[in-house]
Amino acid sequence: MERALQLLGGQSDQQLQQAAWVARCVGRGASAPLTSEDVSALAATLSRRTVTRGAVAYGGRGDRPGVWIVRSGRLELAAGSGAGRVVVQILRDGDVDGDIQLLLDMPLPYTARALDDVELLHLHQEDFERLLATRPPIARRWLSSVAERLNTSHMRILGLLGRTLTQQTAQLLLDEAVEGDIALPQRTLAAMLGVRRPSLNKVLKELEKEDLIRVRYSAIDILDRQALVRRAR
Amino acid sequence: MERALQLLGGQSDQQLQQAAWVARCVGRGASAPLTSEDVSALAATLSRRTVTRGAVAYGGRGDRPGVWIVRSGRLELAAGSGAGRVVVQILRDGDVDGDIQLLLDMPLPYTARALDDVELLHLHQEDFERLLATRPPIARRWLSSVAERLNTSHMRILGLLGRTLTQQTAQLLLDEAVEGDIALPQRTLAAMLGVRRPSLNKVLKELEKEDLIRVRYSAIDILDRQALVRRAR
DNA sequence: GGACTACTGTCAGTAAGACGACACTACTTT
DNA sequence: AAAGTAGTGTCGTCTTACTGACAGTAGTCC
Repeated sequence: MERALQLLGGQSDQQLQQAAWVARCVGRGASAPLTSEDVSALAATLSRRTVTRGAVAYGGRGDRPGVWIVRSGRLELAAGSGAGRVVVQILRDGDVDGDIQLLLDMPLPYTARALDDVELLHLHQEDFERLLATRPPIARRWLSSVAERLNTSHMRILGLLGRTLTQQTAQLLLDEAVEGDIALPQRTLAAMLGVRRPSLNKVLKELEKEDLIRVRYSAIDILDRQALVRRAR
Repeated sequence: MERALQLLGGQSDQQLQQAAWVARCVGRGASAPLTSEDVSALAATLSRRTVTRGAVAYGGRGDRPGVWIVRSGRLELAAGSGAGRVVVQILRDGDVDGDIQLLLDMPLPYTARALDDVELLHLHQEDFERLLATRPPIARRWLSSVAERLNTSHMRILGLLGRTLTQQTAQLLLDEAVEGDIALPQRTLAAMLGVRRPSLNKVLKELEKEDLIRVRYSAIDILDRQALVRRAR
């Protein structure tokens, strides 16, 4: 990091810090280590943006394509509207989005809305392509990152198919929990499972009666993780 | 291709042909072109294997990790057993599998069974890693390949959530059709949607009554693609 | 050609979730 | 502190899919 600073004196400490952080997010534990030049190149291309809670971060029509990286806060990726609204995923610190559509040259099939005040890092299409083309270690890391997401996606499909709503709910709670806590309203959780809120509420109440979880306002606490894991299969 | 042959005289025509074909499969239309050296390196690492219809191709316990590429025939990826059996995907010519688990260092969560007599190409773990590390264009292509699969997976989730069985069925038929033909028994299709066969059969009969499809023995013909597309949403 | 296996078609009873609605409670904003 | 907004809890009815079972038919293997 220090060496990178010397190499490219124009970059601020903060930019390099951000880049190093992105490097950690993309392909954690991947075999190819990034050199300080790699990190520096990444830092030069990152731009910052903040989105206030409730606003659309990206994915509206006419939006420029690019890669988005969540620095802090949460984003809700949702497709459809009204009764057909479905929440595809909740993005958290360190999550990367938009690269797939860039690689495949297609528009985003959903809209990203900020659940909290969100800090985003952005990478323009051309910069992203150049990074991949000229920095093999970064490309290698990105490959791991995408692979990880694909695996998560597969697991989600397995979790959806042929399971009762109770099993699906238990799985979702386990997946989305941050330190035993799910800070999402039931409406959102229902949209993540593609079911109606009353159906979900019924299941949650059952689980609460069994002391597996506690239902609070716009949040759920996990009380007995082990038992919940058993209920998920 | 000819030049590659000259460079590495030890490789057979067939090996190079296979490698060129794999190159097409992995990252079709990706921006990074492969040189003949790249193709040649790929050819040197590919080994061949045939599996007879009905047999397990890979994914049994104790199986060595590696990358599998379907050269001809179909593979059924299925997890669970008995009533909980779920078909994750049907692999066809050109599909790649196993690389995700290699990249993430995890076991396959499913078993691959041959639906027809299948011809497979195999890449050992070490060879795969070496290719990625030493051949940036191959890594870049592989990235596109994984991105494409991730996108497919996302679309599948969107297709499952909050849709009626009729919509899901119409979508599945459209997705799995090869030239207007789905050569799979209803049992398998049901397992792909995570529903029971009688439920699926009922839907199929409805669609047949409307002349959108024709149900045959272990196969389904699509008669009216447009109408089916409308039924899918 | 006959036996066997795999796949399809169907049914009746049961369970699960959709749907729409409404009262109530917890936060937020001014 | 009051008003407004967002989220929760709970109904009753209606629709959909599960469940298990069984008969019939199409391919497959000797």
